[in-house]
Amino acid sequence: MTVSSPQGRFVDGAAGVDGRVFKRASAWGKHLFHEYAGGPIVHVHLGLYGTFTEWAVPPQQPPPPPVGQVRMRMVGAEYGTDLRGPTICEVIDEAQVADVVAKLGPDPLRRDADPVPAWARISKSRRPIGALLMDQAVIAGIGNVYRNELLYRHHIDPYRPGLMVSADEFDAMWTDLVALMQVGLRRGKIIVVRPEHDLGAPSYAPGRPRTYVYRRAGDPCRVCGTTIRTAELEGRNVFWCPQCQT
DNA sequence: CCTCTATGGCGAA
DNA sequence: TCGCCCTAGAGGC
Repeated sequence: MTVSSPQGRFVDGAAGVDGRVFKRASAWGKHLFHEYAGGPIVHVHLGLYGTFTEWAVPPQQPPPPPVGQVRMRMVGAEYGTDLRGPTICEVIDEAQVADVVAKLGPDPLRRDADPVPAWARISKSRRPIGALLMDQAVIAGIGNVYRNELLYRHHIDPYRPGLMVSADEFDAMWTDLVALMQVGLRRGKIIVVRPEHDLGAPSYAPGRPRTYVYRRAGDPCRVCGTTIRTAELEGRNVFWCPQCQT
C-alpha cells in the first residue's frame, strides 16, 4: 500500500506505514483501525467533517491529483482512497489500540457486544438518558441521530434520568438499536422511520421523511401532531415529542 | 445556486 | 469553555 499525506499534516504517520502490506481494517464504535504488516496501526476518527472518498486507480497512469485537504491518501493496486477532515488520524501500536478501546462501551455492531456493562452504568446514573446514550464510554457508536430517534421509538423523554429507565425498556432499546444500526450499516444510511409512519412513501426513498424528531423542531409529530421540541443537552441538540415521550 | 448547519472530539486557554 | 477541523448534505430561493 502506498500511503501519503498530500495535505502535509500526516507526513510522519504516512511514512510509518508507507510500502507495507495492508492486513485488515476493524472498528470499535466510531474508531477505525487499519492494521499493517509489521505492527503499525493507523487510527482514524472521522468526527464531524471527516470523510473517505474512493476511486479506481487509472490503469498505467498516475493517480488523480488530490482535491481539497487530503490528510491521508492510500493507493493500492486497483483502488485508492482519500481521507479528508478527520478529528483523528495517527499511527499507533497494539497497546495504544487497547487503551482506546478500554475507554469505550459496547459497540452494538460487534458480535461480541455485551450490553450488561452499559445497563449497569445507566441504571445507576442520575444523568439524563439522552446524555448517557451519547456517552461513548457507555455505548460506543451512537450519534446524535440514533440517540434522538431511539428515544422517540421507545417513548422515553431524553431528560429522564438513567436510573428511571426500566430493565425492560433498556433491553428493548438495545435490541432495537442493534437492528437499526445493522440496517444502517448494510444500507449505508440511517433508516429509522417505520413504514406505517411514512405518510405515503418509505423513508429511504429520495425526498421522503427520514426521521421522527431529529432536526424536526417546530414540525408536527408524525404520530400525534404535537410540535417537536428541541434544546441543548451537554452541547448537542436534542429533539423530542413532549406528548409521545415521557 | 447559495447559505447554513453539524451523523464529534480534541487540545489550548 | 472555546476554537478548530474545513466536508458535504439539507434547506431555502
